[in-house]
Amino acid sequence: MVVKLKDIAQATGKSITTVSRALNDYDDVSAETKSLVMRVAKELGYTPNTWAQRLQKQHTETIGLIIPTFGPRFSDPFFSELLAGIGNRAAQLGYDMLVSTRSPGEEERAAYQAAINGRRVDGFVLVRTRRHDERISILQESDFPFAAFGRAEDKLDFPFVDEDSTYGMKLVVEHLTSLGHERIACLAPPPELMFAHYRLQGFKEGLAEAGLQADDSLILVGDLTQRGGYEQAGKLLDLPFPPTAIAACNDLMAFGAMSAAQDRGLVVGRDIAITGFDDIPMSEYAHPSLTTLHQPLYQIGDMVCEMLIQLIRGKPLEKRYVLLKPELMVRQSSGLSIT
Amino acid sequence: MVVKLKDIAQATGKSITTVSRALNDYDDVSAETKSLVMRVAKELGYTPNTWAQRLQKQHTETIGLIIPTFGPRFSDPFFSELLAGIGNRAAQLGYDMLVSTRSPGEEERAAYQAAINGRRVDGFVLVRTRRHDERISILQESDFPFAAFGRAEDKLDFPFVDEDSTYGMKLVVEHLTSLGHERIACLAPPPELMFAHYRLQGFKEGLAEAGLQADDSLILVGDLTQRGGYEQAGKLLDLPFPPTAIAACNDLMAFGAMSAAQDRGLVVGRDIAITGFDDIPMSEYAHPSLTTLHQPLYQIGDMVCEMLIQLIRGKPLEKRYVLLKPELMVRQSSGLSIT
DNA sequence: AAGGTAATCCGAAACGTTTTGGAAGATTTG
DNA sequence: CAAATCTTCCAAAACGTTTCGGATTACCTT
Repeated sequence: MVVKLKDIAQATGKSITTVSRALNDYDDVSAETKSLVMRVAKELGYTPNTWAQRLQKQHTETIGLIIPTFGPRFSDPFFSELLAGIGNRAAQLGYDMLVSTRSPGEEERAAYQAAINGRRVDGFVLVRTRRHDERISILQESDFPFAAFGRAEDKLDFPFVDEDSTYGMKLVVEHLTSLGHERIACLAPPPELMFAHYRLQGFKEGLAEAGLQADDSLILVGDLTQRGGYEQAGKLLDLPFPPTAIAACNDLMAFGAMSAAQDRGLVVGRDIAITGFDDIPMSEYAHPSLTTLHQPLYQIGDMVCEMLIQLIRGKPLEKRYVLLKPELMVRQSSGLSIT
Repeated sequence: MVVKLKDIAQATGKSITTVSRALNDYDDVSAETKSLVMRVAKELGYTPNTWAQRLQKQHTETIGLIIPTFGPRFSDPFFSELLAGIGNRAAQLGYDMLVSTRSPGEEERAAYQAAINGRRVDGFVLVRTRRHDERISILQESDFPFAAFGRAEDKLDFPFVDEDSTYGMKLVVEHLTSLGHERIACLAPPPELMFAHYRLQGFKEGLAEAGLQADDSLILVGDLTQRGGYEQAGKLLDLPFPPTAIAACNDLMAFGAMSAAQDRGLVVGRDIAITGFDDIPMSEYAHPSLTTLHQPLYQIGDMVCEMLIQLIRGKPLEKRYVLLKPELMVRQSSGLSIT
């Protein structure tokens, strides 16, 4: 049988109220009663019933995270790293984390609604923001706390952490052009994603600043997976006049592109330059190692989680908007110069 | 204001009881009342308060997963893949998943106890079993449902899914010896982990079957990370009489070992053979691609989650013990023959 | 010695749901 | 036509906790 307040009350001869207050360290309970109650509670192995507690106090000490997946999986190292940051910070602050995956659409909307109305979680971490993100409107309309990783196009005001993707892609293009590349392709993310917009913009601005013409036939959209990168890079490489460099908008697609190039007998870093974005742990250890932009995903998760919990607790935010500068990690896959 | 049963009752002129029963499709409610209630509920945007529901019915529709981490992170692709499998199956069966990380020890024990007593979750998925696993005894003593990925040394009876690591490592050693290797090192996992035992056993049996002597100085324990693999492989390679092959007990350490070898100017797959275990998605795309043992982690997560939910629902298990055979994926890193 | 204050305690209500154990009315049965 | 059976409904209790608003006792003040 599970021990409840009533059992402790019986064992100590006190009332349920007093036991409850003793355990919660109220100051209208005498020191002796407190220690008695504490002792007995420990002896009996009492742990409060979470649901009863949560029904009574109106909060849950749980944050929610719904990962938007198109396929059925969320094994993307990108999310794992982020999740690690969020999860550990949440645990440290005494919060649980409720994780699930939904593909964007009706189902996803319903999941948010249910969690909000059912008071399942105290707030949400929103990841991978979209250009017109209905999740944001849902949450804002219900006045539900959330913090996002990523910005949104609509002029909505909400707390976020994001990396300056535009700046990052400009760095990449600058790096590639400085190596002599003029025919640079881009493996872009699905356009509804907000960061697709920023990264593509950076790519184009970078080309413009180098005095190069953007060639739309060299910008292909991939689904952010290795497979997607492999397929789209294949198309680029099979062009009659293929690019000499491919700037992928995430590392996974870059890896796919490397494979596509290697399958065609090209040596990456010599015959073709390939770059990524994210700097997932793998990138450094791939061969050739991947030139990419470092995003501190673990820290981003940590920050956005902390922001959310501050928000939930009604405390003022130190910074409501955080924009980080990605750092260019020059490694082997971009080659040192074009021959 | 959040809509509750009472509001629907008021709006329809029915009692709270009837509304509740209508929504739960009891058959002592007339068809018209049912549809009326349903309609009004939808109009008002009703969603049940999860905590009240769970307090009343005595279950939570949530499964728990506490990832044992030594460091502060769980970004290991191994766990992500597994998590994906568990999470998606859970969602499909209508369950939530509560995820957190604890390092083994007092904290971890407390987390399990709190979840059990507080009836936070209906059951647990146990991952990365240890030789004498106190988590198992805690759960069994409380009669709490759980299913594990991995076996345990103590003769305890519990449902599990596991891969036959011994068999797997034997395959690897057989592969390496058939290529002519005689001086084979092993990057072993921390010995308290159950699979460390099985993999090491397989390694030794494999050597014995090939008529080779196991050399204990060639068996080094690593912490399953790339960094750990890098460091330990470095020690092996700097030996006066270094091994010609390194069989790592997971892919991450194998990647670390590849880097260590490459840093020393060796060509992996020609000058040295390196193998892994797990076949995380990265392995196929690394260069050289990694010879490793394929574990269907996503499916394992899926299976173990399904077992757990069957258990929770009190349904009989189709199979209580599942032992999978890993498949050897021969790729470039082991080379085709030793020259 | 009466009035005031401080220190402890506790009964009862509340959180929102499900379930128990009928009750009322309509319909069928003998 | 009375009795039995269905159908449809609902009041109240329960789940385990927290909190509101006192109640009791002991101790000071004057």
